[in-house]
Amino acid sequence: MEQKDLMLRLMKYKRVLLQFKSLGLDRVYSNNLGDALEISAALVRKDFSHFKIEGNRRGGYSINRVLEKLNHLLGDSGLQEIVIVGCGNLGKALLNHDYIREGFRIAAGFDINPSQAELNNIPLYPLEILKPYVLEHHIDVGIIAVPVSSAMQTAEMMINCGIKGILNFAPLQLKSREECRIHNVNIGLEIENLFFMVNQSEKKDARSIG
Amino acid sequence: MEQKDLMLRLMKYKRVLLQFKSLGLDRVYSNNLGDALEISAALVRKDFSHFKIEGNRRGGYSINRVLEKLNHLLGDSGLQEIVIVGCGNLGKALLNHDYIREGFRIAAGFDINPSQAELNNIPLYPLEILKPYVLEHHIDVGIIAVPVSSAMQTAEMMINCGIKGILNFAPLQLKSREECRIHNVNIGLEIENLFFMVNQSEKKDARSIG
DNA sequence: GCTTTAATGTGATATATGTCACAACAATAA
DNA sequence: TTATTGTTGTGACATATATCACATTAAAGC
Repeated sequence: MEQKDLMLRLMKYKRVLLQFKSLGLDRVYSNNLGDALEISAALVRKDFSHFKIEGNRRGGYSINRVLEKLNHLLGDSGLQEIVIVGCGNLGKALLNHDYIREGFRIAAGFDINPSQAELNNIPLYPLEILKPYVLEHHIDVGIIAVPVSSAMQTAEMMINCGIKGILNFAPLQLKSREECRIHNVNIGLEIENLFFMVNQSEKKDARSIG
Repeated sequence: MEQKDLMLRLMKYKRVLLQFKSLGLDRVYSNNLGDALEISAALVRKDFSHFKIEGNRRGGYSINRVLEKLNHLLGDSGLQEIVIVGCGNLGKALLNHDYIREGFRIAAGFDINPSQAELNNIPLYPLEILKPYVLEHHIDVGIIAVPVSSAMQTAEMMINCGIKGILNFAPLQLKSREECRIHNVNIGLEIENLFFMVNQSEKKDARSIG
């Protein structure tokens, strides 16, 4: 599992800390963060100590100091831009959401045949323009929101354009390659997984009653 | 990490095997599956051996036999039904997709104010009806596709209706409880994570050149 | 039947990951 | 100043997870 989980945790720390900060706090304890992420306080401290993020033996951690360190560790590369390929319902849903505060912005949407010129102030272009656009705007990351049937060739095309990271919502497992990291969000799998968990705990309940 | 990863792997095995089967194959080797899931062949064998799924020392595993065992392990509980709360763009995107072959079906959509009576042959109801509907149809799992602002109270309401598993698409971390398991799909986090990975490997490239 | 080949099955091992328990310490109160 | 309290920081430990290496074995070829 490499240290992917660690990095994900660091990002979660960041989000929670930003939330705390916006609530007016300026210090946290390891157990606050532990509660928020549903992990142990000790692990929070281990993580921080590993990256030389220091706290005060009595007063916990300074939120600002931790955020500084986290931003440094996580890149802190300003506002990044991404594109969305596929502007059906899912694409539209994504286009309608404002991700600015999450550190990135949807620069444009692409579709074989865009039904409109823009949405939520984001321009929609035909697919043919993807390559020049990506090159000109130095886009590194994109989202696949097309039907399964065209997902594979869409991925191919995006990689061909020089995109280096893809978030894929089509229900098939696209494989990462050297030149492009692909993360798959498989809704079906998630639901199946939930059913499994739920059935599990039902069985457990039944057992403890009987 | 409990053995959640293991179960996820089992589900992935199942999906890949179904795909292989639909391609006309009837046997696989551990390394086929390893490649497909991007894990080692040894791990595939360990997993199978752990659940007493046996293969043939020369000819690999019989797809049908493995699928039988997997179905048994994973519940194989027929076609399950779920509901979607929130019928905006995201909700509509989900409603438009056919999940039958993934083992479940969207029984109904709910919204404060549904814009239409049905979509893709799935009825849309006002939120007030959620509870009686869930009770009558014995719904165990639901999807949250509402805006952040109302996500928390939506979750509360769903749990109140007796729903035991939630897949949450709103960009905030909802916590699982004893009576309801919640999985969060945080698109922002995923994108941030991708940027991190991409930047990482760019740095690595630069280093190896310089 | 014997040999070769190509796969499984698994014990030994490495590594990663998280928990526990407690010493070290800063702040506060007495 | 001293005692007390509550939190960090971390070594020791436990556990989970995955890899390696290879003995074992079924099939195919000769």
